[in-house]
Amino acid sequence: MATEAAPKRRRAGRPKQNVLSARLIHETALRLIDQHGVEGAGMRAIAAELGVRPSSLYNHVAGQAELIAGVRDLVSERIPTAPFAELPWDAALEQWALGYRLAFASHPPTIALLAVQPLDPDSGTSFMYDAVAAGLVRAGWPQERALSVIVAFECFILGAALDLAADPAMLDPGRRDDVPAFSGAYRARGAALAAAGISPADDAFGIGLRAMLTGLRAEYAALTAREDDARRRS
Amino acid sequence: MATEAAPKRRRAGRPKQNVLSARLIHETALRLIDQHGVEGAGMRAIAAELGVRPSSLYNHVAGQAELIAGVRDLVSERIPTAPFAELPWDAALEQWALGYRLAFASHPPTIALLAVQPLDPDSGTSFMYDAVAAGLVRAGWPQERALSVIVAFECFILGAALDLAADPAMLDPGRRDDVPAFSGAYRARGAALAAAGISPADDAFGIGLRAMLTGLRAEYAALTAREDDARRRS
DNA sequence: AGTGGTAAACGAACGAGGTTCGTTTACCGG
DNA sequence: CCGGTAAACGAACCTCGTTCGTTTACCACT
Repeated sequence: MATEAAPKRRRAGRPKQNVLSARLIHETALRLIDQHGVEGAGMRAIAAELGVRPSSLYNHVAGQAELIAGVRDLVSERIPTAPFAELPWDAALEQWALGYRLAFASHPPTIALLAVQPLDPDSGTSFMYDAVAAGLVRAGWPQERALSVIVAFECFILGAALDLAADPAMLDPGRRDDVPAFSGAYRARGAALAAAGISPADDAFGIGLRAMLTGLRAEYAALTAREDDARRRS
Repeated sequence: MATEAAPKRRRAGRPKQNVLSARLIHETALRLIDQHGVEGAGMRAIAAELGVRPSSLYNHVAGQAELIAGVRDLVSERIPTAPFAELPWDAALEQWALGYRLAFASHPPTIALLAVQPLDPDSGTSFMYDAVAAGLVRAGWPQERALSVIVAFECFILGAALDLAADPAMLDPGRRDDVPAFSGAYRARGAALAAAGISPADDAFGIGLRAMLTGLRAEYAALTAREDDARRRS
């Protein structure tokens, strides 16, 4: 930490070499979020990290909302959608869920941001939905139902990602004797999972994912059966 | 608007009749959230609505975090858990999901709050989990798996509630031709649902809920089959 | 009846956050 | 050489949550 970080303050006026860029700001924000949580990644903190005055950020980013959207895109770009071109629809959905959750699991505090903020139509996230929708339709899902299946599935993934980011002790009933079934189940789960070396969040995610997939497979089977039926009748 | 709202400013000193209470503050906060969204329900706004100085709130509420927790409790108190005492476990889960989602659907902006903030161990929410856990265990679910089933199920419900609160046009791909499968599915869904009079969020919730329940029923069947098997062997 | 403690309101401030605006300087095209 | 645009600074502004001291009412105790 000797050579780096020229401590000389920059004087007013445009510097000979540009210091900032939208990309750099977004990446710095994501890094700060990872290190210090959402509240450690304000405009002033980002500026300080970049050795810059807060107002300079506004030359590259419209405001905090747009900044958050950029960070979210940065994260969701890393969700792989290749499986939909290679695997059966249900296996691809499973891989998508794993990748989706993992992408945000690496940056827990961003999940809360993603969940609320709307989707920028021009962002790369649309490509993800396109790949998923194409995979489902190609597999035989009716076009008008594909999106609802995606949204339903994503609801679960998003909830699981939030659960992952939440405090592990969030559900701890503590030492109270007025909720026996709850605290009994809590302790039993703790013991079983500790023995198996599985985290509570992973266990719940596994159960939910399995349930969701078998449920969708049943729905798919019913759909195609109905189609076959109609074809046979005609 | 003549008789009401005595416009006389209150002088310093304790008033003859107490003006505030924790309950009143929480209810006012919830009402303001419903009317103007989360950002319209700050400390100053609540105080103004109650005709009081912001600092007075702190005589009844520790701070904003506790206030939010109180509002969340207010909402989740309205989730009925009676079905678990009356119906089979899967039907009860379905009713729980419907009630859960409805409770927050009435106050969309609170969902984002609930999702992040941890659970206060002393809050009434624990009773909800107790009822659900008791219902599952009584139905035959292993005690150590009950909580994971609940969490998995809740992940989906929470995601669905968030989806409900989100902008309906959140997924609108707009007029772009580089994501054909996505925008095709989007338009097809729009047409189909408009004809049936179903909202996109409701449709996705229905599909996901059905899938989740059939998946869990399959899991339950496998569990009891294994139990029967073990009993037969012994 | 007086007296002290507690509690609930006010009012003024603090500090941190996002943001805006004017200024200064570098580059780029004519 | 000259003017416009863009990127940095620096000094504010505004809102927000929160804290602190003050004032006043009520209640319990002697």
